[in-house]
Amino acid sequence: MAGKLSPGRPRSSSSDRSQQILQAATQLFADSGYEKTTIRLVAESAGVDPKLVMHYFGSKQRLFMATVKVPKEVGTAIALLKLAPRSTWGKRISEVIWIAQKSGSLQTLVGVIRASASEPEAAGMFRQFYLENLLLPIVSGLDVDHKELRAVMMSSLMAGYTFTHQIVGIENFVTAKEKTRKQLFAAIVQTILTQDLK
Amino acid sequence: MAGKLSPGRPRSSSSDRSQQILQAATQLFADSGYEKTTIRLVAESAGVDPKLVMHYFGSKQRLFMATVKVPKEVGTAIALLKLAPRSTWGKRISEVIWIAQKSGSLQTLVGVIRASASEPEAAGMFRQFYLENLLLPIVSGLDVDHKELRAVMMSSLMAGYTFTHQIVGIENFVTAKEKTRKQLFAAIVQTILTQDLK
DNA sequence: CCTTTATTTCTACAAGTGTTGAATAAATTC
DNA sequence: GAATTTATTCAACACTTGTAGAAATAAAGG
Repeated sequence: MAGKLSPGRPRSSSSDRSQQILQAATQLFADSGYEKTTIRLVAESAGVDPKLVMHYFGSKQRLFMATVKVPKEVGTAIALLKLAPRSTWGKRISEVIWIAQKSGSLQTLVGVIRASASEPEAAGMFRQFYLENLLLPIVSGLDVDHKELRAVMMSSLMAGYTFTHQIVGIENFVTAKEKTRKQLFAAIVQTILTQDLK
Repeated sequence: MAGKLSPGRPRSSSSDRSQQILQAATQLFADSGYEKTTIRLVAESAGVDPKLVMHYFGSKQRLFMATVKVPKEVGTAIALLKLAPRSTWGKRISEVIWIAQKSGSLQTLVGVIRASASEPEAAGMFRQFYLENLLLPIVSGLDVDHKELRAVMMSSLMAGYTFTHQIVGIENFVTAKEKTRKQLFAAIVQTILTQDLK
């Protein structure tokens, strides 16, 4: 919450307002969902006048879109599986997802999932993430059958895991050590990617 | 959309308004999410005055709660696993989930997931579903270790699958036959419930 | 028949929403 | 140094929201 300036162009060394706004918006979208994240709240949290938000981003919808930076780590990791033995796929991918879940891209994912619940456009963004980072790398990189089906289940797993932990907040119930959790997660991914299907 | 009556008590044979309202609300919550489902829209869709909705349900929040009928099929199915050989667990549970996904309880689940994205109270309802229908039956009925962890992953799978299909609408991309889809789903459930963990 | 009571509608309020117009002041440009 | 552009604020509009008050009408009960 930076202090407001008086109207008029600020000294050039003043920190980048639009970046502050974007950061505040990202956090609010992830924490409260699309509808509850009002322009006024974003402005307040960024220490700025609401009109300034509109000035930089034009509309609430465009502000939301600006907060979405599609993370590509999972997609590239899948593409690299071609060179790895099948038996290691689950472990490799779950490792990447695990890291992504702790990085800044988690906030984006949570925001998109929350927004998808009410904004069809946001659901479209999730679809895009699915296409670019799950379906495409699997199709073009993995030697398996039923690629779309496996991609959809990967998508379900990631969305469901994020939903359950970040939105439903069920994490507290789990007492298992991180190592054990990762192990089960890896086994599931392994099943999704390599299970024999007739 | 039943035709409106003029004000005043209707003939006693008039159909049950509160039931019409509940039905309209259930559909709208599932289709459009919590915030976009306005009392006025519910009333219009039920062919009724908005105040009547308030008269019967008191508030929007209570209207939503009234639409939630927690489905118990999955929970009872898990409880029955005790009597079945381990190797059949995945197939059995996935069968039940499959049927539930095609029944009326799907609308409720979609509504709760959508609402959870913006209403913490709705997330609490999902938590309740998890506790009663996944954690409890697993804890008291299944002879496995790391019960909470497996229950959480079951919850993730169900939420993610529903989210991906009903909200993101990714189903169209999948060309695999139902039989194949069920097979992979069953294999994932089997992994979640029986995977050896150290 | 008259009173009560349940059902339904109309009207409206107070609050909050995204968004816009107009003004101000500093930085940039010429 | 004057003109222009950019960053910022204040005030307000038009609309939608959940919700409440009060009235109207018909059934039920005596």
